[in-house]
Amino acid sequence: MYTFTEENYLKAIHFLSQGSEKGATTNAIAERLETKAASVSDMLKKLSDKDLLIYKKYQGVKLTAKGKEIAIKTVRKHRLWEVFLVDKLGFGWEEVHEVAEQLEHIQSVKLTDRLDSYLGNPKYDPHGDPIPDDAGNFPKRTETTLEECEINSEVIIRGVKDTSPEFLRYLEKLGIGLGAKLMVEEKEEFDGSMRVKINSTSDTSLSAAVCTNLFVKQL
Amino acid sequence: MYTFTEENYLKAIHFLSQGSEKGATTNAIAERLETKAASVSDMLKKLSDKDLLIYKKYQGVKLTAKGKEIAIKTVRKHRLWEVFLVDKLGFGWEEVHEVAEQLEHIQSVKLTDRLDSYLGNPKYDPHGDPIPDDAGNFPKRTETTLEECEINSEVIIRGVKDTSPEFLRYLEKLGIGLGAKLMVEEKEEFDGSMRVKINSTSDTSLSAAVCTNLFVKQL
DNA sequence: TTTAATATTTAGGTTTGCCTAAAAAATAAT
DNA sequence: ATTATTTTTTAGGCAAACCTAAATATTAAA
Ligand SMILES: [Mn+2]
Ligand SMILES: [Mn+2]
Ligand SMILES: [Mn+2]
Ligand SMILES: [Mn+2]
Repeated sequence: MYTFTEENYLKAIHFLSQGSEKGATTNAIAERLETKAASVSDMLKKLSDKDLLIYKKYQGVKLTAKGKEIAIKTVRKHRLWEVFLVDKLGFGWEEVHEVAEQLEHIQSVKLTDRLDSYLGNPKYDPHGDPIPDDAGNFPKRTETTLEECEINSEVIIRGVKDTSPEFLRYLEKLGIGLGAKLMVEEKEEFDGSMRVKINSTSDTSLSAAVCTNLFVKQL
Repeated sequence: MYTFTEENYLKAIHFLSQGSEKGATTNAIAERLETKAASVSDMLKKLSDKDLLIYKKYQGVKLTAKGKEIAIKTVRKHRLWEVFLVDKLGFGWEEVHEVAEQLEHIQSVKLTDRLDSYLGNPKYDPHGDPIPDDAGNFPKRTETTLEECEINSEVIIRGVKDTSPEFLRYLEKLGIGLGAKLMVEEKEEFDGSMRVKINSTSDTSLSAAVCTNLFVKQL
């Protein structure tokens, strides 16, 4: 029905529109898809002709209902496959994104739905991102990052904002995964770093770059 | 590494070269891939430039070692995914081919190998076709078809030559699946049809079209 | 407000994979 | 051995998705 490229564009635009009212800009889309702005302009025209998004020159773009639906279905598939790779095939959470980028384009509603129930209808993917159900509904994240937490607060890791293999491997090395318990012991004004106790054992300093990319739930 | 199209061409040529010494012809490839002969000529030139096959104008084509390797790896993925869909997700054997045609192009050696062991290193796919191991080795079929069997011989269904949904659904209706036991009771010279007893119960007449498409093992 | 910087679009071109129509080669029939 | 038929290739073109370079809009700075 839709090409890989179209689905990737819609997914990128959906992501970039989260929160912001103005929609996604050409440059932002180009950067996210690792392509050039000129190519994006081309594609926006085509997607607009297919009524998947609203495009007025020099303004940003916003997805139509149809465009949004396709984007969310693709996200659903992506995250379900990530769960499959981790839960069933024993992949690490830093290895799954690349493969899921391919698997998310497989077209078979039956496959997606069967996979969903085979996995036990998971609500979150290995990075803590919510998985849309077959109707496209899924919860908005409670966007608290570790950075925002006060001294002496205890938190549970619920997700990662940056899902790059580099970041995930570093977290692995620190012993920080989904569900890990963190105790904020000190906040350094100078560089935004935080001293935390991980799972009641090791004591570590986390840079601001790390703290801003960890979603947590206050205990 | 290789495009979907390239993999599909190599797979088709590999299939068409089974048995025949002369390699695959342009028209045969076009028919199998549901494309036009002119397009095939185009592509053969490109694949030849990439040393994936040997192409001399107006002669047929034969895969090089490299081309054969890619073809077999694609077949391996295709058949493993078919097993996954049937064994784990409960698909019918007539539904899996179409989806496997997409999944076979996912590029991740780790995924393929993990899937293989997750499935218990199956030797045959849901249609009885042998699955290449990770080195590309797999047994040649013992190509006995039901048609060749004598009266009073007892056989076990081991595979299907035609894997179209139409044929598979018809077999399903007849109660014939992999492992079914057939007893040849009569052979009709006139139209090549055979009267058989299926699993020691029902008595049915199978047309020649059915008999030539069933691989069996003599008991 | 005029100028400078940045963002976006247009123009023109490439590659991949496909098509139809026409030419050429190979094979079959007379 | 010609002639007819079939198979295959070539020629010319098209759509998707990308590119660079140049033009135009928008936004920020002076
Ligand atoms: Mn991912
Ligand atoms: Mn994820
Ligand atoms: Mn198949
Ligand atoms: Mn099969």
